[in-house]
Amino acid sequence: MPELPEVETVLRSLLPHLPGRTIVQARFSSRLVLREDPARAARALRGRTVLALRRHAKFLLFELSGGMTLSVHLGMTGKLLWNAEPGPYARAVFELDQGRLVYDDVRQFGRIELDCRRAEKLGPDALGLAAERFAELLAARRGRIKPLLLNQRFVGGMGNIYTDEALFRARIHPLAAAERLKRARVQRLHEAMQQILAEAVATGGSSISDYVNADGDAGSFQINHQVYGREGEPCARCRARIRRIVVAGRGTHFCPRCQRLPKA
DNA sequence: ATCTATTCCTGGCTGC
DNA sequence: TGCAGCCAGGAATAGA
Repeated sequence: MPELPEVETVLRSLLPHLPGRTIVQARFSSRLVLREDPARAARALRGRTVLALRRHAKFLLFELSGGMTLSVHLGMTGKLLWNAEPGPYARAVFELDQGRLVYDDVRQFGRIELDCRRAEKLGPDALGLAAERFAELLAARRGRIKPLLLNQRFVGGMGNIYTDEALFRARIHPLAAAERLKRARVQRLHEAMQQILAEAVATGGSSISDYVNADGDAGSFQINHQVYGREGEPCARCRARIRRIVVAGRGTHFCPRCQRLPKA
């Protein structure tokens, strides 16, 4: 499941190929991924050059000539593959003057849009977010910390895996009340998030199911997961068994001994 | 504002 | 081996 580090890895793998390339033809075959008239979208894209490529939260943003921004969200199983042969789950194919970009997505939770309106509604990018800014944003919110970290309007880019890993590293219970976190804990959480995200980017992200970058390479950060997907295994820090509960509808993994819920 | 439940989707599991 | 049923979850949405 692509979160910030995976999207960043895809971005980096596309940077050597895309900027400067011109879209010769675009084809769309999923009304779920592209929720507008595919022929109209193809016409709007034809002839445009990719000027720049950037990321905000989990969105990849293609800045095109003529002032258009194409946004891609990979959802759960989306992949952008460079010079790949379109397979059975290819939902969009962009033929360029040199090369081809294939958007592949089994479950079709991903989205391709011809603007960046959705990305602009989000909070600041989690990677590189200043500690003071994080503390300010947090101070303005109430509620449990895990759903808050997953809320893209609060901070953009955290997903289920890295939220669980960051909370473990900061030794904060996923159900802890955000407004009751002491300054030192907020600081620790911020530091844990930055460390986790940076380490995951450095190792090409986590390949849980079949995530790969644009060149088809898997990431390796999953071997560093301390809690995610490790229910019942001993905690790396204290040997207590990792627990799994459901929070906000998501599988949530934590160490019941290291991550204590402060009593109300 | 925050919460839960529901919806979207399908490969890969589990269990019989 | 076959198959039904369930699971995973990012984000939008509805309703409490």
